[in-house]
Amino acid sequence: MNSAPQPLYRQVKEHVLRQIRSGDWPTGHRVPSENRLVEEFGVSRMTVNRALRELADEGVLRRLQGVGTFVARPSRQTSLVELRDIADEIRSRGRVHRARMTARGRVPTTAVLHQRFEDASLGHLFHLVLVHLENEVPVQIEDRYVHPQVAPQFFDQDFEHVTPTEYLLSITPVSELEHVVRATVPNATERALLELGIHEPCLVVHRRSWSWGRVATDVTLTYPASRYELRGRHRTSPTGTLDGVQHAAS
Amino acid sequence: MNSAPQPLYRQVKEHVLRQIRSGDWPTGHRVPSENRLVEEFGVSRMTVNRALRELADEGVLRRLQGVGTFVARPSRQTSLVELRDIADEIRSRGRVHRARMTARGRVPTTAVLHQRFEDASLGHLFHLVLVHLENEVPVQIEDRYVHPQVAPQFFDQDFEHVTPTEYLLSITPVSELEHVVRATVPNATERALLELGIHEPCLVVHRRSWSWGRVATDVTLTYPASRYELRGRHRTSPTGTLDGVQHAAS
DNA sequence: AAGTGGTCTAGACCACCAG
DNA sequence: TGGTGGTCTAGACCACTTT
Repeated sequence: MNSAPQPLYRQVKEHVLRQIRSGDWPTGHRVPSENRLVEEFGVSRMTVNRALRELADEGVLRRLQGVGTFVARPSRQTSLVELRDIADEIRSRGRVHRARMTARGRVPTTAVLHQRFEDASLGHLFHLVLVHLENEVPVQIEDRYVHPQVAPQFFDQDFEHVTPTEYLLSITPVSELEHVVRATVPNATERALLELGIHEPCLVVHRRSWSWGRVATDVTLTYPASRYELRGRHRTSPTGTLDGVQHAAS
Repeated sequence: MNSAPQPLYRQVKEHVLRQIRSGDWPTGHRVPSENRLVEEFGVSRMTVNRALRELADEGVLRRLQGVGTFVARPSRQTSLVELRDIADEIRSRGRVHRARMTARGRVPTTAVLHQRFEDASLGHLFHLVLVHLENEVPVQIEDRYVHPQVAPQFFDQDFEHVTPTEYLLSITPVSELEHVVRATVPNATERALLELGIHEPCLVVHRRSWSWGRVATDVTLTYPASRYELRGRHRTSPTGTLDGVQHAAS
């Protein structure tokens, strides 16, 4: 099954992430020096260097020449596109939320999913398709994949009463979010599920959430353009651009 | 001035980006092999490997084991969270940015604009419409209103060379941002400016920026759905705050 | 002076793909 | 079979910070 062994630099990265996940290495904790890790793992310094450099590029670690390597602060900034539960949103507008399940099961992991979950050893994933209705009008298709180790009891839940978002937030913290937003022309299935007119475009949000250093869930949310828009408002720090610039430069 | 010489791997990266920018290496072009670049630059293969690997990680190149390295299709993503200059984005992908101005002038403030600028005493506003092109392909309509007191010399700028975003960021800090994202069917004007096919939807971002406690600028960005998507990625903070190490770091 | 990270070399072995 | 990228080694020199 698990044919390909992880490269050494990945093993070192995983080791560091495990220490951080477990809480043994809190924010600001000093990571062993490269030479120390070379001894521990019996690998060359270039290999350790690549592992630590990539983790620094990803924002997990902070490195200071002549000083050392430290566990980075989990960042400033709150979300623009927040992780809101659609059932909450609908209820807060005084409407009635209902969810209809149209697919549910374990699925084998395809090449694309391996890539999106950044984990080549994943055997299968939980998969789910829900249609969310506001006062019986469909407003969102939720097409979700979930890492089975993050939520082993995922399918014990009743997702017509507790949304996947609500459940997942209750069992695991989200450390990182990625959103990709597109406008699309829906296919026939989507048009039917959302009861759309012809030529009506959709807004598609593709979202990945990280927990404990790995991708926990990957969800595609499809909204009818005529019935939904996305809104975000947040304060910025005037000095906040420096990190990004440095990162972009490298 | 420029005391520190660039590391070799950076020089290799810059060389590749220059070829792409100049158009010598179009999308899909085969990049010389690592061994070939080793000869050209007189550096070790590890150095070339790091350059090409980082460019692949950044989405500029595509690498296939046993086959070769190729110039990737431009992803044309823009940030949801940050306020990035589109010219910067395009250049960082190794493409050529150009802007075409299609409207420019002072306009009287309508009721809607009074509302959006949250200022009933505003007499007039600066208004501007630009089309941004990536390698001569239109990718964004920028329809912008600017508060005259925030940028009195706004129209002294040459906006085909310095983008409004770049200019405004240079003269004033942004303290707050609001984004509204929609999917729309473009009207005839928009379809012409973006050279769109029939029934092709657009992604519309409506953004307001605050400076010095008031709305500084209100801009509507229209993207062809087929050529652009919006991306946002950020960390949330489940764990504690910073400590002495981080302080010493900054 | 000692330790840290940043970079670089000149080899090497491997998996993969094309002819 | 030859070329490609993916990884790894065992050194090395350097800039930098702390002691």
